[in-house]
Amino acid sequence: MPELPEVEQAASTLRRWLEGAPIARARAAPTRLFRAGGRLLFQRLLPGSRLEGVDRRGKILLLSFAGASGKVGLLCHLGMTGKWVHRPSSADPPAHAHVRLELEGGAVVHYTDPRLFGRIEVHRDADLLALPAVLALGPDPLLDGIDPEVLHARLAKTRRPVKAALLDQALLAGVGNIYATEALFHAGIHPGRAASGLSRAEVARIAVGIDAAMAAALARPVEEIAYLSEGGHVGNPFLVYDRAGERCPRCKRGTIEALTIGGRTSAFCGRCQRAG
DNA sequence: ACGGATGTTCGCGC
DNA sequence: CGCGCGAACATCCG
Repeated sequence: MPELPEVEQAASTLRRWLEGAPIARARAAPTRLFRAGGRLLFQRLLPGSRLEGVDRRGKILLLSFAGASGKVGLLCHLGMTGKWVHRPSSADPPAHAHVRLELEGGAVVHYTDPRLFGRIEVHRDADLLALPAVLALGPDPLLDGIDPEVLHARLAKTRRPVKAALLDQALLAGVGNIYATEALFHAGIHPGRAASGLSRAEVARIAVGIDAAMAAALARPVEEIAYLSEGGHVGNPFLVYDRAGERCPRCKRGTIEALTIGGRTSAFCGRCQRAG
């Protein structure tokens, strides 16, 4: 569930579930989610506090809790399969629930993550926005917008294919494999093109493509956004991602092809997105 | 059953 | 030193 739009929706559902509700109990299994070792602090500091707000920077969630002993900050990255889910306390925990916040009144908010690529860290609340992981991020398309001139200048400095460069969180925060793929389709640019060889106009089209793909995702109902995690009963909402072999939805003549670039699969229309 | 999957990080080689 | 690449992390699904 993890690119910018999905993380933005996670932030919004966490606000709805947690705001104002005091935490009765916080539990976490000894997994690699707490790489930095904050598991015991998580269990000790959160009970008695309540959520003050949820922030998002790229794919990183930042939760602020206020309690009797001061403010506590949580950094949460969902990795590839991380997800926050809300359940009544009477229900069985969902599969792969490793962390949970039990609320006064009975509800439980679980963090599930089968592959455990996600990450949770406990910090002082005041430190959250100054954490190295946050400072390392490039502009967030939703919070900061994309300046095409700046993006063009940054892309000019790398020798990587444009598709690989767009996945660099220091270049743009929150763009992942799906939205990079969709943005390049919008822009009509082959994913294997050298980033440094793109014109200003082409980079401007990529910026528009990122905005358009993310706006389309954010406009969908929450439960449809992470379609891959919904058991397949929601259709693929993307134009080319995961559509290799299908007809191009734009030109109706090309076929969607797949190529591995920078270790990740890229889907593109061989007719609309030429290798140049 | 084999291969690939929304992400990040580490080690290696140039 | 810095960049780019492949592997590793752990599990599920088709």
